[in-house]
Amino acid sequence: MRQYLKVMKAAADGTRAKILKMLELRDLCVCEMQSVLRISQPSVSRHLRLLEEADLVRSEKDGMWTNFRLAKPEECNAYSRVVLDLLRNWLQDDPSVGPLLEHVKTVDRATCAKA
Amino acid sequence: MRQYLKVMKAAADGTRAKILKMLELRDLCVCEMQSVLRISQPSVSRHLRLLEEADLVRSEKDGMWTNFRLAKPEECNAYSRVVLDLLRNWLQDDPSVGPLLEHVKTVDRATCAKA
DNA sequence: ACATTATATAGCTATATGGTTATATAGATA
DNA sequence: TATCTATATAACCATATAGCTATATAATGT
Repeated sequence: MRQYLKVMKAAADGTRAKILKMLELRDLCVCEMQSVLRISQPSVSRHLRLLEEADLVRSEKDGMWTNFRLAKPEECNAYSRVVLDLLRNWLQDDPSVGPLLEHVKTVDRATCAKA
Repeated sequence: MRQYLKVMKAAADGTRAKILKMLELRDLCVCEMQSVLRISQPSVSRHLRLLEEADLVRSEKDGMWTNFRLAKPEECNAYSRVVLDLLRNWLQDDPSVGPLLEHVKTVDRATCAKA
């Protein structure tokens, strides 16, 4: 039950759902997500921590940046694996998600500070 | 997104997950669920309202009682249908759920007030 | 060494949530 | 009619959550 709740609560938030949909397109660092989501950097970081604790995403340090990606199936738990699969079909055309995904295509970590 | 969040938030709670698992066994009235869950009757009622608003359960008045059951596929939305399907396989052997399901088999609306 | 950039953490605040008790409503029954 | 039972709603309280700003940490670049 503990793991079930962790995954479901992690997925049951608009901002975190958007993050997961963005990561379906490609791996992203925190500052790129912040630039797309338009919320504070610490807020993005905390959402990512919750997603990682639910085995929905994984991170890797890359010099100055921390890259986040969707968890691979072997890194998932029973619940997170299913939720990630479902999300691939869900919210794709949602008005609050679609434009963000367009933005993801153009965002670039090199220009985060300036933008 | 609104409907997605409604369903996910409804499912992302331990008490409501237990209610859904109980309803997989059979339809139940509020006082039966209260008797199994050991929380106040208004608390059960509010959980049921949230589940109903998420199209996860449906209710029917039956004289003095209100019977709740899992929503039929045609009463579901795209998200609730999937979540109900998943739950059938999830949490079945969970230590916080199993004993409740045993209790459901013996509980009886006729004896709720006395118990 | 020093400044800049990216990220994480700590601490604050407003709102949401889940429990409670008290009460209203409605059906069943003496 | 009066009373009991089941359910819903209102009001309250404690905790959780999601945002923020300020600050700490760590890697880069001058």
